[in-house]
Amino acid sequence: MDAAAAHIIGDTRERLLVIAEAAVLAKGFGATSIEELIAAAGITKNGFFYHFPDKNALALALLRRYVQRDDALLDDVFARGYALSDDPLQAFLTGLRLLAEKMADLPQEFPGCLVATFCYQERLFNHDIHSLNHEIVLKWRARFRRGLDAITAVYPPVEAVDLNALADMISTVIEGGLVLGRATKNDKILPEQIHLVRSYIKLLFQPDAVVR
Amino acid sequence: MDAAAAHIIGDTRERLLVIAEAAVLAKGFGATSIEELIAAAGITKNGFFYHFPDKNALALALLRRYVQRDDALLDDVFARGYALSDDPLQAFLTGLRLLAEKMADLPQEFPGCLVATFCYQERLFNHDIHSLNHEIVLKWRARFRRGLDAITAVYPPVEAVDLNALADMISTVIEGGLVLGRATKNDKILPEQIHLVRSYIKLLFQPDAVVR
DNA sequence: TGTACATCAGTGAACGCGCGTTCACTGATGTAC
DNA sequence: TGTACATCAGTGAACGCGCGTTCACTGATGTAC
Repeated sequence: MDAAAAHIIGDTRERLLVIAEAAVLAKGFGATSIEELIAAAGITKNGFFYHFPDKNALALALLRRYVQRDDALLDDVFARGYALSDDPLQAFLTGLRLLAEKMADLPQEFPGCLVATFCYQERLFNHDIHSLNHEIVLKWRARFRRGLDAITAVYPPVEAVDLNALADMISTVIEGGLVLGRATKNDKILPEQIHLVRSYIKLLFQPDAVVR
Repeated sequence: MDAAAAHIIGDTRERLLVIAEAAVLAKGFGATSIEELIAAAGITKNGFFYHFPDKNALALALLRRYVQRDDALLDDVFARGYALSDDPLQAFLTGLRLLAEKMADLPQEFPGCLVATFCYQERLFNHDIHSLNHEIVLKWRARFRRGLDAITAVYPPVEAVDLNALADMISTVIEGGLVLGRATKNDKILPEQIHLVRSYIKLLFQPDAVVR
């Protein structure tokens, strides 16, 4: 959603967050000024400071809002995966396929991840942001790890593998895919990369069924 | 290398680049001021503008310098891989293992990639930076693609796979691994992730030899 | 070898602008009794 | 129902600071003849 569309949102605070997220993903947090946000939102500077005590509070609110939507999206695709199959491997693979499909048609102009943005601008933020960022990554790990544990209970991996690292690989591939997608302005790269990590998990746990 | 160590570099321009790279990786380009760079380098503001016509020129010089070192590192590890084996798969896998080892003991305080930093701050830069960033990613793709082509000439993949996407996966995992490593302040993540993509390539092209 | 000039690698001071933040204030709505 | 007070969601003006950039100038080194 862009600044123009954000004008129809009644809640001023939410409107500020929508505008700010687009700006931060486009040019980074340090280069996003409060001035431009209030201009787009149509309020004065103190309107901003009414909603956020300072700029760091904006960053924190952005990250909290971001992770909430992200969680909902992941909940959704994997729930559908598990609904479609009782087999933990099939369910997980379906979840990944649905995730790749979602990522294939992101509506945003600058698809990107706030976690990545913020961790590449470390020195700008206070401790709250850093620890939330850390927490988010560990939450992703735990989420994917649960899926992998269910798989290993049924299918032994063909090669010894650290399951936490494998869980992280999904986050890794999403973060990396976003970077490559942005650098090349090619929105196919992210879904492609998710398909590849899906292919790896398939080979790792079910090498015999490889030709579908 | 930090600002203190940079003081012993005779070439002022190079010293500025060393200081600037550390600062940009720590807090982003927009938040890195010329003022702090010259303070660390021990020159005046016009000393800076003697070396760089404007701030964008600094970004371009940083990226050029970065990609040069990156190229040299990749040249090195893969050359050693090919020196150690005539088999294209073994050689490539060895290159990846050596790369993971290099990444395991990076001396930097904030290991990170300037390509990622810059593509998360798009709006700050002119066209030169964007096209160089794009070019770098395509160069990585071409490099890894050559290795994969040599492999497929000998080993058919067990599953149909887009070789450009697979080549990109190595860059993806490096970029993503850096993001996760920074977010969690854990420098083990990047080498782990490189090992995982290596494991995938092994399974994909040589599933029988999986138990080494 | 001397001299004139050019180039290199900067210095020092000033510029206007926009930044994040703060102060004192306000008009509309909600709540207690 | 009326009135007093509290809270919400801001306004308007000003703050000092540091930013990127520009101007005019300089002392040391290199080059031509």
